[in-house]
Amino acid sequence: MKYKTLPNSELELMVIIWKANKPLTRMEIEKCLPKERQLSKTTVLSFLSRLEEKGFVRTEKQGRNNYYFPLIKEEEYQRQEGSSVLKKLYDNSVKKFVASLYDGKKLSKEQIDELKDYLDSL
Amino acid sequence: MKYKTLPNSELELMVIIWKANKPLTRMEIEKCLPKERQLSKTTVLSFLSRLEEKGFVRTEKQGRNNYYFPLIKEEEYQRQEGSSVLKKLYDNSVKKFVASLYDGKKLSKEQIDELKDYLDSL
DNA sequence: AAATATATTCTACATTTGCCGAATATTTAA
DNA sequence: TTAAATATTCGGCAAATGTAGAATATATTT
Repeated sequence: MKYKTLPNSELELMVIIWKANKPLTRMEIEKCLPKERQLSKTTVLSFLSRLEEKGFVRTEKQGRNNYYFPLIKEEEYQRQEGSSVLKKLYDNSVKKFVASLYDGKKLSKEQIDELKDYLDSL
Repeated sequence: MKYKTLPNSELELMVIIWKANKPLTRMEIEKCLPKERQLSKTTVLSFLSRLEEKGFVRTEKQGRNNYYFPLIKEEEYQRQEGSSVLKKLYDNSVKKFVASLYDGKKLSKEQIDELKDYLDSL
């Protein structure tokens, strides 16, 4: 499978749906948005229908509410985006990726250690 | 500094300019595009002017040609995009990022070793 | 069963992105 | 010094993205 990259606004909602691990209503999704990002309910609904058109979610109606179910797995999407960034910007090198963040002081010692441990465990 | 994320078409040209390590003309930039991606010259020029409007490049005219100079450093842009992806999709964890690619068989043994060596060298 | 609340669907609009032809300017060859 | 070649600038269009009001459907309260 190969899906199109989602625009930010849609991805934001998709992430909420993934993290929930259970179908959510529009209202519940809205509640998960950060305080500083209040969108009108119809805006949220439009993003959700776009996600549906694109095959990222399906809906099931309960009374007057829609429940949104993810159709694409988070892991798969992550992978695709991850490798796409690597390719577009880092010449396909994961080392360059990590080095870039490290040099920019974007990585704490904890993060580095965690990564090291992980790699050693492979 | 904090710049806006570039759309793909503009980023593609920007990367060419960065890699060149010297100012290029529109024609030279065009030549660097992959064979399967032929754009009309005016298309290339319009992406380039958008990059200019956004402050990513400046131009200098030599005769009838424009030379394009990068104004934003590749490393800075990489960092910003890198950490943005980490945040948007990987819960800010570089370990999750690497693990995701690894599980998806997107990383060769060489890449892993290279990364390990790098981390050990820190 | 009406009136009230509340949710979704439709429609719409501005801006951005992807692309390019026509018009225009500049250089070069005749 | 004019015609031919070639580069850039302008203008424009279709699709995608960000956002929301109006219209409509459905449930709830009285």
